[in-house]
Amino acid sequence: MELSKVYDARQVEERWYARWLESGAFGADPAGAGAGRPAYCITIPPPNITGSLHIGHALNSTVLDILTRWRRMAGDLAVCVPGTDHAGIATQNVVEREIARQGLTRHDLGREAFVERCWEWRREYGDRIYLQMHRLGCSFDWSRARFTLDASYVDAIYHEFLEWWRRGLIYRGARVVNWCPRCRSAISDIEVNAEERAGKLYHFRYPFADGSGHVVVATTRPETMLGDTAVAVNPADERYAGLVGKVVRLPLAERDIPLIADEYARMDFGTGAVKVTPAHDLDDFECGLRHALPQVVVITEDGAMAPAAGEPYAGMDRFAAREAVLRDIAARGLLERTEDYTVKTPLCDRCKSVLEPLLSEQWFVKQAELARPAAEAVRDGRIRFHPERYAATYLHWLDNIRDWCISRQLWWGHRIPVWWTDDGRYAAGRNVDEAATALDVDPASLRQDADVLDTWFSSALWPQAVLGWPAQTPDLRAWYPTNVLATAQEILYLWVARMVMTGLDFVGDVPFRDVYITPTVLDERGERMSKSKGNGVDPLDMADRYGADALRFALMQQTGMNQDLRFSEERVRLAGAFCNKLWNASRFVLMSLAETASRQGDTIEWPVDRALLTTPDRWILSRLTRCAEAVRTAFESYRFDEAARSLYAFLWDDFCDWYVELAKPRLRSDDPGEAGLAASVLRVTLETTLRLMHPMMPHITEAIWQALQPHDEHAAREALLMVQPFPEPRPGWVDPHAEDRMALVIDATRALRNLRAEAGIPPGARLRGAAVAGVGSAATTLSENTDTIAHLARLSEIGMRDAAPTTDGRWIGAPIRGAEVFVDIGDALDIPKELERLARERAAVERDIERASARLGNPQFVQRAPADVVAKERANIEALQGKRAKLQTRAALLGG
RNA sequence: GGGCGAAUGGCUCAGUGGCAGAGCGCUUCCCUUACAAGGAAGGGGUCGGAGGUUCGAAUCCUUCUUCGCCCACCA
Repeated sequence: MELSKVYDARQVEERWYARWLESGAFGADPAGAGAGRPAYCITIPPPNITGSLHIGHALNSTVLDILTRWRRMAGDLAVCVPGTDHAGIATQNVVEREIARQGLTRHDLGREAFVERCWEWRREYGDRIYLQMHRLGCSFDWSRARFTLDASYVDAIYHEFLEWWRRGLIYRGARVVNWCPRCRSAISDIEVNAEERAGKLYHFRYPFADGSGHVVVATTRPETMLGDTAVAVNPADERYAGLVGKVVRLPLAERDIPLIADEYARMDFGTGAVKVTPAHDLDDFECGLRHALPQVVVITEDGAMAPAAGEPYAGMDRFAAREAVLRDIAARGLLERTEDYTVKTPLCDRCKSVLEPLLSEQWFVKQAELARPAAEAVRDGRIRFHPERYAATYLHWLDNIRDWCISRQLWWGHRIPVWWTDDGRYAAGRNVDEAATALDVDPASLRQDADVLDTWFSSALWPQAVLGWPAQTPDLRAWYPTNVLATAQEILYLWVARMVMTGLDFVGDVPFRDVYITPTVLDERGERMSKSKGNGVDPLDMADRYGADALRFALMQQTGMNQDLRFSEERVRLAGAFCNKLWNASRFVLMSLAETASRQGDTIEWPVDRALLTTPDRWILSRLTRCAEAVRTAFESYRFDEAARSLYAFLWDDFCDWYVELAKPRLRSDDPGEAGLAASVLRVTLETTLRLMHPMMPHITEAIWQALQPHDEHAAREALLMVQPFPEPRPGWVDPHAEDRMALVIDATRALRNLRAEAGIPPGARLRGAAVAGVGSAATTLSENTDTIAHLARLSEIGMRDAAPTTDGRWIGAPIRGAEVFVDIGDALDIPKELERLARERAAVERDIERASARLGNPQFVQRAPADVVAKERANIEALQGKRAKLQTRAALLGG
């Protein structure tokens, strides 16, 4: 079958993806495990149902697909399980935005109707990201796709909640939590992004109640002063030695509050006195507990001032109240001073609103007991991070972990399975009846907790839950622990650490053995991509313009152990050129196979007798073997950039630039055996290369592979490249001798091309005497390859000489290692110019000789450097001296 | 305030102790029947600064500068 002249990525990609899907080759049967086939499993980081594929997904999916395709070809029972996440806040936000266009809020709809709207969203858009992954060529097992609100998944979450509940790990507590007034929900500590903003630090005078003066406190959030219930100073602070215990008259609120001593107050900041607002600051909250201070809530859940703020502030927006408080304090002459100050402003990770620390009742999970084993698994190497440095980050977090706030005041998500009585008692259960039994009340009298669970509470179970846990399914038995988790560093804590906790705690083993942290994709200027900046790159657009394989390859060229990666469209274009190169090289091979077959009726079958192979044959097979080794090593160590580099260099430089060119005259040879042999080596090299490249560039390699097969186009599953064996190590193909010989041929060719270019000789010009000369093994190698060199150097013919010409000056020449090349350019020789060139070259050689002899002249070097390094240097200087001698002889001959 | 990255030719990046590499861009030549998304030949870097270790440093150590990321309860 023939390949079209122009490589049409889109058509090829659509066609072969459809064929793969049809073949069922993405799936795997767990029954195959244990029968000598190692199991290999990856679960994808489930994208939000709100999202469409962005460039980060494209990179991640490509990595997962490469690993899966590689292990599948290597013979593992490999499967990559996809899925999506309900993404509580994110989804609720988009649905709220959608209904807002009809002028509705979620409260207008009511909880049930609103949740139904979310489900509608999920049904409509929830799987669209799968189709986008299809476009990239992902060989995920779509039949196993899971969603975090699937009935069976909900089962897993109840199991998790109730088990932790039973063990007393889940508790309810009043805490100051980070509250998003826009989302109207608590969020966990790690969903907070602090941003430094220019702000002010205000110094207020708080008068003593007895009129004996005042104390000065500083604040960046003046409106919170309405909730102050104390002023604290450090007990060691001599400035306040006699003042502790005095009563302060809180301005505006006109409440009396105590001046207390607490080590939390820092002596080196401001005046050393700090206002304490237990309901609106985490530290103040803890300080308040120590001193049994009242907690006055002055800001509500929607960011307005609460009734306790008093008139005229109650009901004002928090930022308006800030201005009002400032004005009123200043009016009373209590504003001592205002200074510019960089304020660390906590922002909501989801909606970027300024968060408000707020006192509220939430559900928490105790972390200490769960964190310890999760840290241990990394310390003892059961889980390995790639790059390794992330292990330290992970451990640092786990070693300093705080309890996890798991309740969210949202409607979309897993509702917390706790039921309340009217008088404030509660119990957890799989359903209301279980809770009623536990509380010994009538189920009809119970109300379910209004909150839902943090999204990460469900994704924490991902690897085991998608494999069927808590049921002991064949999938779970075959594929747990999974092999690799590949994800972005931003969810290292949010997700990765939590999965390790639940895996160890519930399944009794780590959820994955390797964690590969992918680089963050930045835009061309090195800035983070974001919707608001509008600098995002649409991977589907890239795939449509340059091909999915080109996008994959371009991304992988930059995906190593880096922290981030600058996306470059130019690279994608160039990867497209690489695809084109592969396509055309393959067309050449196909054409050659067809021609040799027609001439001799049959192509020489592989394997052929190694003794028949020429130096270039052995060379290309040797290079191919080294490339295969490099690719395998690269995949094993998540160095996709190295794999890409090796493949690129092998295909383009070794195969196309040298081997194919070397093969051309042989294919035209009068000896059909010679032509058949060359065609056969071309074929086996290309086939092996295709198998090596397939995980990275699946579509184009499959298309070419199929074209190489002598069958009709309705390929059976077994005939697909995607299930062919990945190239095995073949130490027998490595041939250093052939590589040496080819290196000499290449050197000679390059030197001749260079001479030709410098002398301005047109290609193919009939020259009376292009020649090579050499001694010893070089002479043998060169003499066996004069035709080859002539062809490569585009010279009509090349002679072999014993030595440099000594009588006729109309030659130009260049020394190469152990040999010399010449071109007779007759009268065209410009002697002064040639002498100049020789002098230039000689100067360069002299410089090298000088450097080398300086080294060898250093007794320390000779004494202490390893013997092979010294020997190499000696050989080097000898070669250089030989080169110098030849240059001198040439110059002398020309009268220089 | 801590921790971690990055700094290599005009650009984007490889390179973990032994003579500085690739791709793109640039210069010159070539549409040679696989490929002009191509081929050939070139030019181009005192490897961010300063110290140190070593026979030898882009590479190891110290320190500084610039940029980025993560973490942290300092009004």
